[in-house]
Order: sequence, then structure tokens, then C-alpha cells
Amino acid sequence: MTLQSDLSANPTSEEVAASLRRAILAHRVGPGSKLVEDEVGDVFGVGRTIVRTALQSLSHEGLVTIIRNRGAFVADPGIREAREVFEARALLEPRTSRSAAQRVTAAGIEGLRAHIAAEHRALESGDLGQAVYLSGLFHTAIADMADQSTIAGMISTLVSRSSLVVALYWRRPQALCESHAHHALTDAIAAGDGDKAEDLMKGHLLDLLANLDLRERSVIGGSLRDAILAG
Amino acid sequence: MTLQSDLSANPTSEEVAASLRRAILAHRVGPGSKLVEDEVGDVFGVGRTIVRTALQSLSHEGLVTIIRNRGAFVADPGIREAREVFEARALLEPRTSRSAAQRVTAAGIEGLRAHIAAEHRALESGDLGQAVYLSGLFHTAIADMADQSTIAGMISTLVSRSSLVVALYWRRPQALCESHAHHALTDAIAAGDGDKAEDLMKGHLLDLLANLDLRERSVIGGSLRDAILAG
DNA sequence: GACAATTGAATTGTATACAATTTCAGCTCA
DNA sequence: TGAGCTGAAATTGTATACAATTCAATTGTC
Repeated sequence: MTLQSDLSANPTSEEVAASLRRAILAHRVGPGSKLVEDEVGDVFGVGRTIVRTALQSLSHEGLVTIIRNRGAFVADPGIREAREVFEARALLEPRTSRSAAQRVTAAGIEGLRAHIAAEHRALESGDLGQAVYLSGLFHTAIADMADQSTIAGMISTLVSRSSLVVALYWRRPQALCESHAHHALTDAIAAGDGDKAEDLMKGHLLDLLANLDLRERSVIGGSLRDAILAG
Repeated sequence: MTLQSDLSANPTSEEVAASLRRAILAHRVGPGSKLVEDEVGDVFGVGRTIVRTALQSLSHEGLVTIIRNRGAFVADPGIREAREVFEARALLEPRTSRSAAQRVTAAGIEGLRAHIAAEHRALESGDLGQAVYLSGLFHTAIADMADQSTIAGMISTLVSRSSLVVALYWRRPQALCESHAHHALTDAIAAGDGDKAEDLMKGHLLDLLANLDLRERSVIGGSLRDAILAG
């Protein structure tokens, strides 16, 4: 099994973190999975120092939980945290969508539509994890359009954490982020209609929250190596 | 010169980070200052490994900027970033103040008043940096009362970064966070008046922003060792 | 069989050695 | 003078050795 092309010969900690991030966001490693330093280091051909830095990075994003002397685990948000993440998004994203609509560019809209298309393709090909990942990218792309990098960074982190929440609590794997909502949002932004964009985003987030089953949970297992290398 | 009492014999990276954080937030090390790993390690009696972890932690909080092969520097936010930080706070804090008012407890109010008193004392004793630090703790304390740890964490980070912004762009060092605003906020929260708390916080943040001079900048120098050990 | 104690393997925490890179003082030359 | 060069010193990046801790399997006891 060979390494992926997006990994350079001597990866930096940020490259390792990015690769692990994708694996987590696409649900190729499930919440709670142990991330052993040596094991990860072998996958990327680096020492523990770099892996350690990457894991610390991901822990600051809330994607990984580090317990002293016990190691790093893919974060396993509880029901409380799941709610909190969406409440935080509800404070940030609607107004940010409004800003995005006010600063809309042709390139921005093109990007949003490309994200929707990619997500659609992933869903059709049955790659559910990838679809969740791409659905998150759509939200992040909107935040980036608002030209507020601080807020965009926070939203990006929250969207990432939402991916874990979805892995654990999503009700109906078939009907993910109904791309209808994403289409409508894109249209409102393209039209420069800030009011509508804000409303649509608010509704969309409520919709997502409503589709979470905040009682039970699912589990995902498998080989760490395969999971990281597959994407 | 001896080490401080709040530092254990073998500090963890989090303890080192906390100590550095206080030094930065109290303006004992100015924006742009270089933080040399060996130098910091000598101050705390630890190797570079722990210092490195601490610095990475602070860099994720936006208090330190790490440039590859060049090292770590106290963050030096530009005008753009200064605005963004306050715009983000404007999205989060007013509604969080409302939540705090709705869940108010006697202990919470007591804590807020203690923060105000401490800030007042620091101002009277002329320790401006300490006053800025304590003023930030007041805002963080409100966020904690709202019982939303995710949002509270984001606010805490933004408040920290605001301290750097204040160090660089504050107009009138004498009239800091006029504790009048903090008193009024505390009263509204104590009364459980969510509407008023939200409004007051919104106004308070606008007031802070208005007191920034987003054109010029000041510089602070001195010995790193003294700065860290002084507080 | 269930449970606690024991002990060796696996894993993480830290310092440190060495390599790679940057910094800077001293030098040269226009 | 000042711009560019040079090499030594300072600093950071990475792997690794060793210590400390946790984990897991085995044994022994009830």
C-alpha cells in the first residue's frame, strides 16, 4: 500500500494534521478511536515529534482529545457538546451569510456551486463520509466569502466538530444536508439578498439540529492505516 | 530572582503556557517580542520540548505567532485583525450575556463583583497591564456563567486577543474599561434582566471599539526574564 | 467463574544530540 | 558610506534515548 500523492516526502506537522483531519471529517476513523503516535508516524514516515505536534494541533480544534499519559483519541462529543456546537454556529453563521451576500463575487458563487456538485457526486457514489466532509466545506466557503478571517476560522472549527456530531447522532444517513437548502442559500447569496441569506442559514442550522438524534449513538471501527490512506 | 509560587517544581506545558499568557495579557511582554525557546526554558527550568508545546498552544489561541525556522513572537495584530476580533465579540457576547442573566446565581454575581473590585484596585495601584487582564476576566466570567463551554471558550480566546489589541491601539490609558459599564452589566445580570444585559453588552463593546485608535501604535520593551517573573 | 495482584510489554513524557536554518558582526569593494 | 559577502554563533527542527506511566495478560485466591 503506497502513500497518497498529497503527502510530500518529508511531511510537516501541518500536512500530517491535514491528512488526519480529512480522515476524521470523512468518518474514516470513528470518534473514540485511539491514535497511537508510533502508528501514525509509521504511516507518514516521520518521527513522533511531528505526530505529536499534529495531534496537539487537532486537539486545539476539538477534533482530538489528548489525555495525559494515555494518548490521543478522536474526539467523542457528548450530547451536551453537540448542542453547544450548533448553538455557537447559530450565533455566527446567519450573520456571516448576510455579510457574504453583501460581498458576493462571481468566483465565490462558482465555488459554492462546485461544492454542491461535488457533494452530490459523493452522495451518488455512496461515499457518505466524503459527502459530510464536502457539506462542511460549503459552510466554510460561505464564511470565507464574508472576508472575516477570524470569524471564518471559528466557523471552520465548529463545522469540523459538527462532522463528528453528525457521525454520532445523525438520524437518516440517506438524506444528508439536503442540497436543496444549499442551493437556496447559494441563490440568495448570488442575488446579494442578505436578509434572505441570513434567514435561510438560520433555518438550515435549525433543520440540521432537528435531524440529530441526541440520545443514541453509533460506532465505527476498522484499521487506522487503511482509513488514513484511503482518502 | 526566584520563581513564582504558582509555578510547580516541574511545570507542565500548560503551566508554562498559563504563565506566559498572563505575562502577555498584562502587557509585560509587548506585541512582536521574540520568545526564544532556550530563554523561556531557563526561566521555568524545563527543556525546549515543553516550551515548544506551550508556544504552540498559545499560537492556537492567537496570542503568539510562530514562523517556521524563525521562532515564536508575541502576536502583533494589525488594524484589520483588531476590527475582526471586536466584530466576532459583537456576535457572541451580547447574546451570551442574556443567557448569563437567565441563569444567574448568587455565587456568579459575587464573582463578577470581585472581578470589578480587583480591577479597581489594580487601576488605583497604577498597574495598568494587570487592570487590562482583570477587565478581560470579567468578560470571561460572564461567558462562563452562561453555561456554554464551547461559546465561553471562543469568547475567552477573543478577550485574550483583545488585550493585545488594547496594548497596541488604546487611546486613553487612564480611562480603561470604565468600570461603570461593568457595574451596570453586573446589575442587569443580577436582576435577571436578559434584554438589558444584552443591550448593555452590545453598547459596551461598541464603546470599547470606539476607544481604539486604529491608526498609530505604541511599543513596549524590556527584559523578557523580568517581565515573566514580575507577575 | 469472578476478582484482585503481578509483572512484562506497549505507550507516552521529556531532555537532549545533531542537523538545518537564520542571524549578525566583521570584512571587502565599489 | 553603504551594499554585498562570509563564516561563526545562535536558534530552531527532528529523531531518538531513556524514564515514567499505562495497558494487558497471566497467575493466584476466594
